[in-house]
Amino acid sequence: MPSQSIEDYIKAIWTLSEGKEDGYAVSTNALASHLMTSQASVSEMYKRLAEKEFIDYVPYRGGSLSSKGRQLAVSLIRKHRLWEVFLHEKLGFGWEEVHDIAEQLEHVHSQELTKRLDDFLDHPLIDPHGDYIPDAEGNIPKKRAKPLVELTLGMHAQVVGVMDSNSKLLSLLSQKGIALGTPLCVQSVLPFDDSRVLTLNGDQSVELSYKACELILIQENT
Amino acid sequence: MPSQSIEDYIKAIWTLSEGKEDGYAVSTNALASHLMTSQASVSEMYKRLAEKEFIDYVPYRGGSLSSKGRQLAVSLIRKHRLWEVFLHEKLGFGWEEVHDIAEQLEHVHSQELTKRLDDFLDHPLIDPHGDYIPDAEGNIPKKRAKPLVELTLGMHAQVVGVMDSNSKLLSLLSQKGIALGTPLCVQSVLPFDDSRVLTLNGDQSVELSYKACELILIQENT
DNA sequence: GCAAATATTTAGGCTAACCTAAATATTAAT
DNA sequence: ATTAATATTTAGGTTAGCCTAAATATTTGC
Repeated sequence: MPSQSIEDYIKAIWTLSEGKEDGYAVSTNALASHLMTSQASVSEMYKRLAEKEFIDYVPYRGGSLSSKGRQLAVSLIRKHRLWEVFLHEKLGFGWEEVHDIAEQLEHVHSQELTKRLDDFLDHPLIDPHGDYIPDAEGNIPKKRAKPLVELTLGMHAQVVGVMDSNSKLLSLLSQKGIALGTPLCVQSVLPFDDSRVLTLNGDQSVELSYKACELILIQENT
Repeated sequence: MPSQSIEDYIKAIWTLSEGKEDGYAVSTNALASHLMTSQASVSEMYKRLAEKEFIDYVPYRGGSLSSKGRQLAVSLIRKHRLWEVFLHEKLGFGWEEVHDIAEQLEHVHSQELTKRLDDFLDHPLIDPHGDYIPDAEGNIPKKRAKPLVELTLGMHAQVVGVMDSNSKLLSLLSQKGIALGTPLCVQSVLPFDDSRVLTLNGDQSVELSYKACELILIQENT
Protein backbone atom coordinates (compact mmCIF):
# COMPACT_ATOMS: atom_id res chain seq x y z
CA MET A 1 0.00 0.00 0.00
CA PRO A 2 1.55 3.30 -1.07
CA SER A 3 2.36 5.74 1.73
CA GLN A 4 0.59 9.05 2.06
CA SER A 5 3.74 10.74 0.93
CA ILE A 6 4.02 8.66 -2.22
CA GLU A 7 0.39 9.38 -2.97
CA ASP A 8 1.02 13.09 -2.63
CA TYR A 9 3.92 12.96 -5.04
CA ILE A 10 2.02 10.90 -7.60
CA LYS A 11 -0.94 13.23 -7.48
CA ALA A 12 1.30 16.24 -7.88
CA ILE A 13 3.03 14.75 -10.91
CA TRP A 14 -0.36 14.04 -12.44
CA THR A 15 -1.54 17.57 -11.77
CA LEU A 16 1.57 19.14 -13.23
CA SER A 17 1.39 17.06 -16.37
CA GLU A 18 -2.33 17.56 -16.91
CA GLY A 19 -3.02 18.75 -20.41
CA LYS A 20 0.57 18.07 -21.44
CA GLU A 21 1.53 15.50 -24.06
CA ASP A 22 1.84 11.82 -23.14
CA GLY A 23 5.02 11.00 -21.29
CA TYR A 24 5.59 14.64 -20.30
CA ALA A 25 8.31 14.70 -17.66
CA VAL A 26 7.87 16.85 -14.58
CA SER A 27 11.05 18.56 -13.46
CA THR A 28 12.46 18.24 -9.98
CA ASN A 29 12.18 21.95 -9.61
CA ALA A 30 8.52 22.20 -10.59
CA LEU A 31 7.56 19.36 -8.29
CA ALA A 32 9.59 20.72 -5.39
CA SER A 33 7.98 24.11 -5.57
CA HIS A 34 4.50 22.62 -6.03
CA LEU A 35 4.92 20.42 -2.97
CA MET A 36 6.86 23.08 -1.09
CA THR A 37 9.70 20.75 -0.38
CA SER A 38 13.38 20.71 -1.33
CA GLN A 39 14.69 19.63 -4.70
CA ALA A 40 16.87 17.10 -2.98
CA SER A 41 13.83 15.43 -1.46
CA VAL A 42 12.16 15.21 -4.84
CA SER A 43 15.27 13.78 -6.42
CA GLU A 44 15.41 11.12 -3.74
CA MET A 45 11.72 10.34 -3.98
CA TYR A 46 11.93 10.09 -7.77
CA LYS A 47 14.34 7.22 -7.31
CA ARG A 48 11.97 5.47 -4.91
CA LEU A 49 9.00 6.02 -7.21
CA ALA A 50 10.92 4.70 -10.20
CA GLU A 51 11.97 1.67 -8.20
CA LYS A 52 8.36 0.95 -7.34
CA GLU A 53 7.48 1.56 -10.99
CA PHE A 54 5.11 4.43 -10.42
CA ILE A 55 7.12 6.65 -12.73
CA ASP A 56 9.69 6.55 -15.49
CA TYR A 57 12.61 8.57 -14.36
CA VAL A 58 15.58 9.82 -16.31
CA PRO A 59 18.04 11.67 -14.08
CA TYR A 60 18.28 15.35 -14.96
CA ARG A 61 15.20 14.97 -17.19
CA GLY A 62 12.43 14.54 -14.63
CA GLY A 63 9.72 11.96 -14.02
CA SER A 64 6.62 10.90 -15.93
CA LEU A 65 3.85 8.64 -14.69
CA SER A 66 3.86 4.99 -15.70
CA SER A 67 0.50 3.42 -16.32
CA LYS A 68 0.58 2.07 -12.77
CA GLY A 69 1.30 5.59 -11.55
CA ARG A 70 -1.41 7.15 -13.67
CA GLN A 71 -3.89 4.62 -12.34
CA LEU A 72 -3.03 5.53 -8.77
CA ALA A 73 -3.17 9.24 -9.54
CA VAL A 74 -6.57 9.06 -11.15
CA SER A 75 -8.00 7.02 -8.30
CA LEU A 76 -6.78 9.67 -5.87
CA ILE A 77 -8.30 12.43 -7.98
CA ARG A 78 -11.54 10.49 -8.12
CA LYS A 79 -11.63 10.07 -4.35
CA HIS A 80 -10.66 13.68 -3.77
CA ARG A 81 -13.38 15.05 -5.99
CA LEU A 82 -16.07 12.70 -4.74
CA TRP A 83 -15.31 13.74 -1.18
CA GLU A 84 -15.47 17.38 -2.26
CA VAL A 85 -18.94 16.80 -3.62
CA PHE A 86 -19.93 15.10 -0.38
CA LEU A 87 -18.56 17.92 1.76
CA HIS A 88 -20.25 20.57 -0.35
CA GLU A 89 -23.59 18.96 -1.09
CA LYS A 90 -24.23 16.90 1.98
CA LEU A 91 -22.41 18.76 4.72
CA GLY A 92 -22.86 22.25 3.34
CA PHE A 93 -19.24 23.33 3.22
CA GLY A 94 -18.43 26.22 0.89
CA TRP A 95 -16.53 25.35 -2.26
CA GLU A 96 -13.47 27.14 -0.93
CA GLU A 97 -13.39 25.03 2.26
CA VAL A 98 -13.61 21.55 0.81
CA HIS A 99 -10.15 21.19 -0.67
CA ASP A 100 -8.06 20.81 2.49
CA ILE A 101 -10.37 18.27 4.05
CA ALA A 102 -10.65 16.25 0.84
CA GLU A 103 -6.87 16.27 0.74
CA GLN A 104 -6.94 14.07 3.83
CA LEU A 105 -9.96 12.00 2.93
CA GLU A 106 -8.51 10.98 -0.43
CA HIS A 107 -5.91 8.87 1.39
CA VAL A 108 -8.48 6.53 2.88
CA HIS A 109 -7.98 3.14 1.25
CA SER A 110 -11.17 1.29 0.41
CA GLN A 111 -12.46 0.74 -3.08
CA GLU A 112 -15.78 -0.28 -1.68
CA LEU A 113 -16.02 3.03 0.14
CA THR A 114 -15.36 4.98 -3.05
CA LYS A 115 -17.95 2.97 -4.90
CA ARG A 116 -20.60 3.44 -2.25
CA LEU A 117 -19.82 7.13 -1.87
CA ASP A 118 -20.27 7.53 -5.62
CA ASP A 119 -23.64 5.75 -5.41
CA PHE A 120 -24.68 7.85 -2.43
CA LEU A 121 -23.86 11.05 -4.31
CA ASP A 122 -25.65 9.84 -7.43
CA HIS A 123 -22.62 9.55 -9.66
CA PRO A 124 -21.68 13.20 -9.94
CA LEU A 125 -19.69 14.26 -13.02
CA ILE A 126 -18.03 17.37 -11.68
CA ASP A 127 -16.81 18.50 -8.30
CA PRO A 128 -17.66 21.81 -6.60
CA HIS A 129 -14.81 23.54 -8.48
CA GLY A 130 -16.08 22.39 -11.84
CA ASP A 131 -13.44 19.74 -12.39
CA TYR A 132 -14.41 16.47 -13.98
CA ILE A 133 -14.52 13.42 -11.72
CA PRO A 134 -12.80 10.38 -13.26
CA ASP A 135 -15.15 7.40 -13.56
CA ALA A 136 -14.55 4.06 -11.83
CA GLU A 137 -12.38 2.91 -14.75
CA GLY A 138 -10.24 6.01 -14.49
CA ASN A 139 -11.50 7.78 -17.60
CA ILE A 140 -11.67 11.53 -17.38
CA PRO A 141 -12.80 13.91 -20.12
CA LYS A 142 -10.19 16.30 -21.37
CA LYS A 143 -10.89 19.76 -20.20
CA ARG A 144 -12.28 22.04 -22.88
CA ALA A 145 -12.04 24.98 -20.60
CA LYS A 146 -9.73 27.94 -21.17
CA PRO A 147 -8.61 30.82 -18.97
CA LEU A 148 -10.81 33.87 -18.87
CA VAL A 149 -8.03 36.07 -20.27
CA GLU A 150 -8.39 34.23 -23.56
CA LEU A 151 -12.07 35.03 -23.89
CA THR A 152 -12.72 37.37 -26.78
CA LEU A 153 -14.52 40.66 -26.10
CA GLY A 154 -18.23 40.23 -26.34
CA MET A 155 -18.25 36.44 -26.39
CA HIS A 156 -20.53 34.72 -23.90
CA ALA A 157 -19.18 31.98 -21.67
CA GLN A 158 -19.59 30.45 -18.26
CA VAL A 159 -17.32 29.73 -15.37
CA VAL A 160 -16.37 26.08 -15.14
CA GLY A 161 -13.46 26.12 -12.75
CA VAL A 162 -10.26 27.68 -11.48
CA MET A 163 -6.66 26.84 -12.27
CA ASP A 164 -5.77 26.12 -8.69
CA SER A 165 -7.97 26.00 -5.69
CA ASN A 166 -6.21 28.76 -3.86
CA SER A 167 -8.63 29.74 -1.15
CA LYS A 168 -7.87 33.46 -1.40
CA LEU A 169 -8.83 33.41 -5.04
CA LEU A 170 -12.01 31.56 -4.22
CA SER A 171 -13.03 34.03 -1.59
CA LEU A 172 -12.30 36.93 -3.93
CA LEU A 173 -14.59 35.34 -6.48
CA SER A 174 -17.39 34.75 -4.07
CA GLN A 175 -17.06 38.40 -3.00
CA LYS A 176 -17.44 39.49 -6.58
CA GLY A 177 -20.42 37.23 -7.08
CA ILE A 178 -18.66 34.80 -9.38
CA ALA A 179 -19.43 31.14 -8.91
CA LEU A 180 -19.39 27.95 -10.89
CA GLY A 181 -21.77 28.22 -13.76
CA THR A 182 -21.99 32.02 -13.64
CA PRO A 183 -22.59 33.24 -17.21
CA LEU A 184 -20.38 36.14 -18.18
CA CYS A 185 -19.04 38.20 -21.00
CA VAL A 186 -16.07 40.56 -21.30
CA GLN A 187 -17.38 44.08 -21.65
CA SER A 188 -14.04 45.82 -21.95
CA VAL A 189 -10.35 45.59 -21.18
CA LEU A 190 -8.91 48.47 -19.19
CA PRO A 191 -5.74 50.18 -20.37
CA PHE A 192 -2.36 49.67 -18.68
CA ASP A 193 -3.14 46.74 -16.35
CA ASP A 194 -5.45 44.77 -18.63
CA SER A 195 -8.11 44.33 -15.95
CA ARG A 196 -11.38 43.03 -17.34
CA VAL A 197 -14.78 44.60 -16.90
CA LEU A 198 -17.24 41.74 -16.95
CA THR A 199 -20.96 41.44 -17.28
CA LEU A 200 -22.27 38.75 -14.95
CA ASN A 201 -25.60 37.03 -15.40
CA GLY A 202 -26.37 39.41 -18.23
CA ASP A 203 -26.69 42.49 -16.02
CA GLN A 204 -24.21 43.11 -13.16
CA SER A 205 -20.90 44.71 -13.96
CA VAL A 206 -17.73 43.83 -12.06
CA GLU A 207 -14.08 44.51 -12.56
CA LEU A 208 -11.46 41.77 -12.24
CA SER A 209 -7.67 41.96 -12.39
CA TYR A 210 -5.67 40.27 -15.13
CA LYS A 211 -4.03 38.13 -12.46
CA ALA A 212 -7.38 36.72 -11.37
CA CYS A 213 -8.63 36.32 -14.95
CA GLU A 214 -5.65 34.13 -15.74
CA LEU A 215 -6.77 31.62 -13.16
CA ILE A 216 -10.46 31.43 -13.95
CA LEU A 217 -11.51 28.75 -16.37
CA ILE A 218 -14.42 29.33 -18.66
CA GLN A 219 -16.18 27.47 -21.37
CA GLU A 220 -17.63 29.36 -24.31
CA ASN A 221 -21.26 28.87 -25.11
CA THR A 222 -21.70 26.84 -28.25
CA MET B 1 -0.67 18.04 15.24
CA PRO B 2 -0.27 14.53 16.62
CA SER B 3 0.86 11.87 14.16
CA GLN B 4 -1.33 8.97 13.18
CA SER B 5 0.88 6.71 15.22
CA ILE B 6 0.54 8.80 18.33
CA GLU B 7 -3.21 8.87 17.84
CA ASP B 8 -3.28 5.09 17.60
CA TYR B 9 -1.36 4.72 20.84
CA ILE B 10 -3.53 7.21 22.69
CA LYS B 11 -6.69 5.53 21.55
CA ALA B 12 -5.36 2.13 22.56
CA ILE B 13 -4.44 3.36 26.02
CA TRP B 14 -7.92 4.81 26.38
CA THR B 15 -9.52 1.56 25.27
CA LEU B 16 -7.43 -0.54 27.62
CA SER B 17 -8.18 1.67 30.57
CA GLU B 18 -11.90 1.97 29.87
CA GLY B 19 -13.90 1.10 32.91
CA LYS B 20 -10.82 1.08 35.08
CA GLU B 21 -10.23 3.51 37.91
CA ASP B 22 -8.87 6.99 37.27
CA GLY B 23 -5.17 7.03 36.59
CA TYR B 24 -5.10 3.34 35.74
CA ALA B 25 -1.74 2.60 34.13
CA VAL B 26 -1.61 0.47 31.01
CA SER B 27 1.34 -1.90 30.95
CA THR B 28 3.84 -1.98 28.12
CA ASN B 29 2.96 -5.58 27.55
CA ALA B 30 -0.78 -5.06 27.29
CA LEU B 31 -0.35 -2.17 24.89
CA ALA B 32 2.18 -4.01 22.77
CA SER B 33 -0.05 -6.99 22.30
CA HIS B 34 -3.09 -4.80 21.68
CA LEU B 35 -1.27 -2.86 18.97
CA MET B 36 0.59 -5.92 17.74
CA THR B 37 3.92 -4.24 18.08
CA SER B 38 7.00 -4.91 20.18
CA GLN B 39 7.33 -3.99 23.82
CA ALA B 40 10.43 -2.02 22.98
CA SER B 41 8.45 0.17 20.60
CA VAL B 42 5.86 0.84 23.26
CA SER B 43 8.50 1.66 25.81
CA GLU B 44 10.06 4.13 23.42
CA MET B 45 6.73 5.65 22.46
CA TYR B 46 5.74 6.00 26.11
CA LYS B 47 8.69 8.31 26.53
CA ARG B 48 7.64 10.39 23.55
CA LEU B 49 4.04 10.54 24.75
CA ALA B 50 5.13 11.56 28.24
CA GLU B 51 7.37 14.23 26.77
CA LYS B 52 4.44 15.64 24.81
CA GLU B 53 2.33 15.36 27.97
CA PHE B 54 -0.26 13.01 26.57
CA ILE B 55 0.40 10.52 29.34
CA ASP B 56 1.87 10.20 32.79
CA TYR B 57 4.53 7.59 32.61
CA VAL B 58 6.37 5.87 35.40
CA PRO B 59 8.99 3.47 34.05
CA TYR B 60 8.20 -0.16 34.84
CA ARG B 61 4.70 0.93 35.93
CA GLY B 62 3.06 1.81 32.61
CA GLY B 63 1.29 4.85 31.23
CA SER B 64 -1.97 6.59 32.06
CA LEU B 65 -3.66 9.31 30.06
CA SER B 66 -3.22 12.91 31.14
CA SER B 67 -6.21 15.18 30.68
CA LYS B 68 -4.71 16.33 27.39
CA GLY B 69 -4.36 12.71 26.35
CA ARG B 70 -7.86 11.81 27.41
CA GLN B 71 -9.21 14.74 25.45
CA LEU B 72 -7.45 13.54 22.31
CA ALA B 73 -8.59 9.97 22.88
CA VAL B 74 -12.20 10.91 23.30
CA SER B 75 -12.19 13.08 20.21
CA LEU B 76 -10.82 10.15 18.23
CA ILE B 77 -13.48 7.85 19.65
CA ARG B 78 -16.11 10.41 18.78
CA LYS B 79 -14.90 10.70 15.20
CA HIS B 80 -14.53 6.96 14.85
CA ARG B 81 -18.05 6.26 16.01
CA LEU B 82 -19.64 9.07 14.02
CA TRP B 83 -17.99 7.76 10.87
CA GLU B 84 -19.23 4.29 11.70
CA VAL B 85 -22.76 5.62 11.87
CA PHE B 86 -22.25 7.35 8.54
CA LEU B 87 -20.88 4.24 6.87
CA HIS B 88 -23.65 2.08 8.21
CA GLU B 89 -26.66 4.35 7.88
CA LYS B 90 -25.83 6.39 4.82
CA LEU B 91 -23.63 4.09 2.79
CA GLY B 92 -25.23 0.83 3.82
CA PHE B 93 -22.12 -0.95 5.08
CA GLY B 94 -22.69 -3.86 7.44
CA TRP B 95 -21.80 -3.26 11.06
CA GLU B 96 -18.88 -5.67 10.77
CA GLU B 97 -17.37 -3.77 7.84
CA VAL B 98 -17.36 -0.28 9.27
CA HIS B 99 -14.59 -0.58 11.81
CA ASP B 100 -11.56 -0.74 9.53
CA ILE B 101 -12.65 2.15 7.39
CA ALA B 102 -13.55 4.29 10.40
CA GLU B 103 -10.10 3.49 11.72
CA GLN B 104 -8.70 5.56 8.87
CA LEU B 105 -11.36 8.23 8.80
CA GLU B 106 -10.90 9.03 12.48
CA HIS B 107 -7.49 10.51 11.68
CA VAL B 108 -8.90 13.29 9.51
CA HIS B 109 -8.27 16.54 11.35
CA SER B 110 -11.10 19.03 11.15
CA GLN B 111 -13.32 19.97 14.03
CA GLU B 112 -15.73 21.59 11.65
CA LEU B 113 -16.02 18.34 9.74
CA THR B 114 -16.85 16.42 12.90
CA LYS B 115 -19.42 18.97 13.86
CA ARG B 116 -21.12 18.95 10.49
CA LEU B 117 -21.03 15.20 10.27
CA ASP B 118 -22.73 15.04 13.64
CA ASP B 119 -25.41 17.45 12.41
CA PHE B 120 -25.84 15.50 9.19
CA LEU B 121 -26.35 12.28 11.11
CA ASP B 122 -28.77 13.94 13.51
CA HIS B 123 -26.63 13.71 16.62
CA PRO B 124 -26.60 9.96 17.06
CA LEU B 125 -25.97 8.65 20.60
CA ILE B 126 -24.68 5.21 19.77
CA ASP B 127 -22.68 3.66 16.94
CA PRO B 128 -23.64 0.55 14.96
CA HIS B 129 -22.01 -1.66 17.60
CA GLY B 130 -24.06 -0.14 20.40
CA ASP B 131 -21.22 1.88 21.91
CA TYR B 132 -21.87 5.38 23.17
CA ILE B 133 -20.61 8.30 21.09
CA PRO B 134 -18.90 10.98 23.20
CA ASP B 135 -20.53 14.38 22.81
CA ALA B 136 -18.73 17.47 21.50
CA GLU B 137 -17.45 18.26 24.99
CA GLY B 138 -16.01 14.79 25.34
CA ASN B 139 -18.54 13.42 27.79
CA ILE B 140 -19.37 9.80 27.40
CA PRO B 141 -21.71 7.72 29.53
CA LYS B 142 -20.02 4.96 31.47
CA LYS B 143 -20.45 1.65 29.80
CA ARG B 144 -23.42 -0.29 31.04
CA ALA B 145 -22.75 0.60 34.64
CA LYS B 146 -25.48 -0.35 37.07
CA PRO B 147 -25.95 -0.38 40.81
CA LEU B 148 -24.75 -3.45 42.64
CA VAL B 149 -28.26 -4.27 43.79
CA GLU B 150 -29.15 -5.12 40.21
CA LEU B 151 -26.36 -7.64 39.81
CA THR B 152 -27.70 -11.15 39.39
CA LEU B 153 -26.60 -13.85 41.83
CA GLY B 154 -23.45 -15.52 40.62
CA MET B 155 -22.60 -13.00 37.89
CA HIS B 156 -19.08 -11.59 37.92
CA ALA B 157 -18.56 -7.85 37.79
CA GLN B 158 -16.26 -5.15 38.95
CA VAL B 159 -16.64 -1.91 40.81
CA VAL B 160 -16.54 1.13 38.55
CA GLY B 161 -17.81 3.88 40.83
CA VAL B 162 -20.22 5.06 43.44
CA MET B 163 -23.42 7.05 43.07
CA ASP B 164 -22.19 9.81 45.30
CA SER B 165 -18.80 10.25 46.84
CA ASN B 166 -20.09 10.35 50.38
CA SER B 167 -16.97 9.95 52.51
CA LYS B 168 -18.66 7.71 55.05
CA LEU B 169 -19.61 5.34 52.26
CA LEU B 170 -16.06 5.42 50.94
CA SER B 171 -14.57 4.61 54.29
CA LEU B 172 -17.03 1.80 54.80
CA LEU B 173 -15.98 0.39 51.46
CA SER B 174 -12.29 0.64 52.16
CA GLN B 175 -12.91 -1.06 55.50
CA LYS B 176 -14.59 -3.91 53.70
CA GLY B 177 -11.79 -4.08 51.15
CA ILE B 178 -13.82 -2.79 48.23
CA ALA B 179 -12.13 -0.39 45.85
CA LEU B 180 -12.44 0.72 42.27
CA GLY B 181 -11.77 -2.23 40.05
CA THR B 182 -12.38 -4.83 42.72
CA PRO B 183 -13.81 -7.92 41.06
CA LEU B 184 -16.82 -9.29 42.86
CA CYS B 185 -19.78 -11.60 42.67
CA VAL B 186 -22.96 -11.87 44.69
CA GLN B 187 -22.85 -15.07 46.68
CA SER B 188 -26.22 -14.77 48.35
CA VAL B 189 -28.92 -12.35 49.43
CA LEU B 190 -29.81 -12.47 53.10
CA PRO B 191 -33.46 -12.69 54.15
CA PHE B 192 -35.40 -9.80 55.66
CA ASP B 193 -32.94 -6.90 54.97
CA ASP B 194 -31.65 -7.98 51.57
CA SER B 195 -28.02 -7.53 52.55
CA ARG B 196 -25.61 -9.05 50.05
CA VAL B 197 -22.90 -11.52 50.77
CA LEU B 198 -20.18 -10.84 48.25
CA THR B 199 -17.12 -12.68 47.08
CA LEU B 200 -14.28 -10.22 46.52
CA ASN B 201 -11.26 -10.94 44.36
CA GLY B 202 -12.50 -14.47 43.97
CA ASP B 203 -11.90 -15.46 47.58
CA GLN B 204 -12.77 -13.08 50.45
CA SER B 205 -16.35 -12.99 51.65
CA VAL B 206 -17.91 -9.80 52.94
CA GLU B 207 -21.42 -8.75 53.81
CA LEU B 208 -22.83 -5.45 52.60
CA SER B 209 -26.14 -3.75 53.38
CA TYR B 210 -28.77 -3.11 50.73
CA LYS B 211 -28.37 0.61 51.35
CA ALA B 212 -24.70 0.48 50.43
CA CYS B 213 -25.28 -1.82 47.47
CA GLU B 214 -27.68 0.71 45.98
CA LEU B 215 -24.88 3.26 45.72
CA ILE B 216 -22.13 1.12 44.31
CA LEU B 217 -21.81 1.05 40.53
CA ILE B 218 -20.56 -2.06 38.83
CA GLN B 219 -20.00 -3.29 35.37
CA GLU B 220 -20.58 -6.87 34.42
CA ASN B 221 -17.77 -8.75 32.80
CA THR B 222 -18.40 -9.41 29.16
C1' DG C 1 13.70 -15.01 51.03
C1' DC C 2 15.72 -16.52 46.93
C1' DA C 3 15.53 -18.50 42.37
C1' DA C 4 12.93 -18.69 38.31
C1' DA C 5 9.75 -16.64 35.41
C1' DT C 6 8.08 -12.63 33.44
C1' DA C 7 7.98 -7.75 32.33
C1' DT C 8 10.37 -3.75 30.99
C1' DT C 9 13.91 -1.00 29.35
C1' DT C 10 18.28 -0.16 26.85
C1' DA C 11 21.37 -0.82 23.08
C1' DG C 12 22.12 -0.87 18.50
C1' DG C 13 20.26 -0.96 13.83
C1' DC C 14 16.91 -0.28 10.03
C1' DT C 15 13.83 2.57 6.66
C1' DA C 16 11.19 6.45 4.92
C1' DA C 17 10.98 11.12 4.89
C1' DC C 18 12.88 15.21 5.45
C1' DC C 19 16.76 18.92 5.44
C1' DT C 20 21.22 21.97 3.95
C1' DA C 21 25.35 22.41 1.54
C1' DA C 22 28.46 20.90 -1.92
C1' DA C 23 29.25 18.88 -6.34
C1' DT C 24 27.96 18.13 -10.99
C1' DA C 25 25.15 18.57 -15.23
C1' DT C 26 22.55 21.29 -18.36
C1' DT C 27 21.10 25.48 -20.57
C1' DA C 28 21.63 30.26 -21.86
C1' DA C 29 24.26 34.31 -23.08
C1' DT C 30 27.75 36.69 -25.05
C1' DA D 1 32.38 27.91 -27.62
C1' DT D 2 33.37 29.08 -23.29
C1' DT D 3 31.53 31.13 -19.25
C1' DA D 4 27.78 32.24 -16.25
C1' DA D 5 23.45 31.00 -14.51
C1' DT D 6 20.38 27.54 -13.33
C1' DA D 7 18.86 22.86 -12.43
C1' DT D 8 19.77 18.50 -10.49
C1' DT D 9 21.94 15.14 -7.88
C1' DT D 10 24.96 13.51 -4.16
C1' DA D 11 26.75 13.69 0.45
C1' DG D 12 25.94 13.77 5.02
C1' DG D 13 22.84 14.52 8.80
C1' DT D 14 18.12 14.47 11.40
C1' DT D 15 13.75 12.47 13.25
C1' DA D 16 9.89 9.25 13.94
C1' DG D 17 8.82 4.71 13.96
C1' DC D 18 9.88 0.20 13.86
C1' DC D 19 12.75 -4.11 14.95
C1' DT D 20 15.73 -7.95 17.73
C1' DA D 21 18.67 -9.13 21.33
C1' DA D 22 20.72 -8.14 25.67
C1' DA D 23 20.40 -6.18 30.18
C1' DT D 24 17.80 -5.00 34.14
C1' DA D 25 13.50 -4.84 37.21
C1' DT D 26 9.76 -6.89 39.17
C1' DT D 27 6.84 -10.52 40.47
C1' DT D 28 5.87 -15.20 41.66
C1' DG D 29 6.44 -19.79 43.47
C1' DC D 30 8.28 -22.66 46.56
